[in-house]
Amino acid sequence: MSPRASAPLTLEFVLLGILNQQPMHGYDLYRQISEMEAIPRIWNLKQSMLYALLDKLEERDYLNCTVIPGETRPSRKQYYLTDAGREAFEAWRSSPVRHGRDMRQDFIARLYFAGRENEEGARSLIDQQQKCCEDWLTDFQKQTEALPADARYDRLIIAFRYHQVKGMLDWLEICRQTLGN
Amino acid sequence: MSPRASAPLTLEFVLLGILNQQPMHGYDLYRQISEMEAIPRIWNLKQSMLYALLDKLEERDYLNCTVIPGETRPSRKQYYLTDAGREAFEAWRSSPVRHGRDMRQDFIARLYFAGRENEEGARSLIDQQQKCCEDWLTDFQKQTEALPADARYDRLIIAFRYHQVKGMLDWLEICRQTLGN
DNA sequence: GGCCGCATGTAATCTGTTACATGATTCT
DNA sequence: AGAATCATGTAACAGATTACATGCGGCC
Repeated sequence: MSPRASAPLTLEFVLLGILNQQPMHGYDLYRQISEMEAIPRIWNLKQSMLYALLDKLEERDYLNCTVIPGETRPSRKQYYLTDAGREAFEAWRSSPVRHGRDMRQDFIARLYFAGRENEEGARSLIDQQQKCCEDWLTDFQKQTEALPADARYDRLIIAFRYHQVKGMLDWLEICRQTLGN
Repeated sequence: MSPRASAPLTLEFVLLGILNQQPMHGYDLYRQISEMEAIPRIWNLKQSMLYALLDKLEERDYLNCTVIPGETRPSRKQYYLTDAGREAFEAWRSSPVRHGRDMRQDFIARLYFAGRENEEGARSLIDQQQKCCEDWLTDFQKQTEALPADARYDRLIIAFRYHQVKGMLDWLEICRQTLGN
């Protein structure tokens, strides 16, 4: 299977977000994730893959764990966020995405966790992202103006992005209304 | 660096498209590509990577080559499309993409080559893609209606895609006008 | 002599992902 | 006894990407 585009590390932060709410060991985390709808549909996460991700997050010092020896069961590793992990997660959750292509999954995940904490966080995130989108739009306009008159396809490419971002702005307005009441 | 999402194989078809216009050997192809704007910006293709792709396409019987021994220079492998390759490329170029996420790069590449051949091809492609987008929209509506009333985030996710596809439809209209005159 | 252009490739690497392994316990 | 649950992990694979190798000839 083709590897997921790992640039935004969305899944990693989602894991941090879940463990931030409640520390858990891998097996439990896997069961909880499997019972959700969004994550299995989007990421198709295998059990051993989850353990690999937890290892990776531990190596990067975002997670730490206390080994709880099981008397009758195999011993569990209870994962919880380090200070660095919490810091990274907070930064992720409260900041907008820098590329339009990250809106589809990464921003929505951020919004989910931002809104879960407090309503003001979600509103702030939406405001910031709206500002970004508007910046992108003006940037596209400048790029178009700088183009020679006969560059039809380059124009179309920029126009595509322009309309995508337009759609994002409309959608952000809906987000504001949905989370506002 | 993160591997490109290989699902749509856009780059491979672009190579086929270039070689379909004019058979070439790898070194020339690499130089031509390097002088373009779009491809280096999007794909960051290294020379040895291009040779690997050409090998792959040859293994899949989309390309064939005649070895031209150089008297003073190293011998070159002149690549040209096989019947299967031409067939696959034509099918790619004249059919719409099935997922919204493939519009950004894959569809635009298809449109580029479709419009390069003849204007009617581009128009047909746009029409087909428009139909697809409209189908996606009705599909989103059905999905939203099937959702429980309290599933706010699931609703937002679908709404996001809805607005993206809306933007695509607007853009397709511009494509039609741009390529129409 | 030393460097650049031509032209192709091989070998290693990195990284995500899957298949499989372990081993004890409890349920049927 | 056999299957399922609990809980973690190892080892291998696959595929993309990079670093490096080769070797000749012409140019400065």
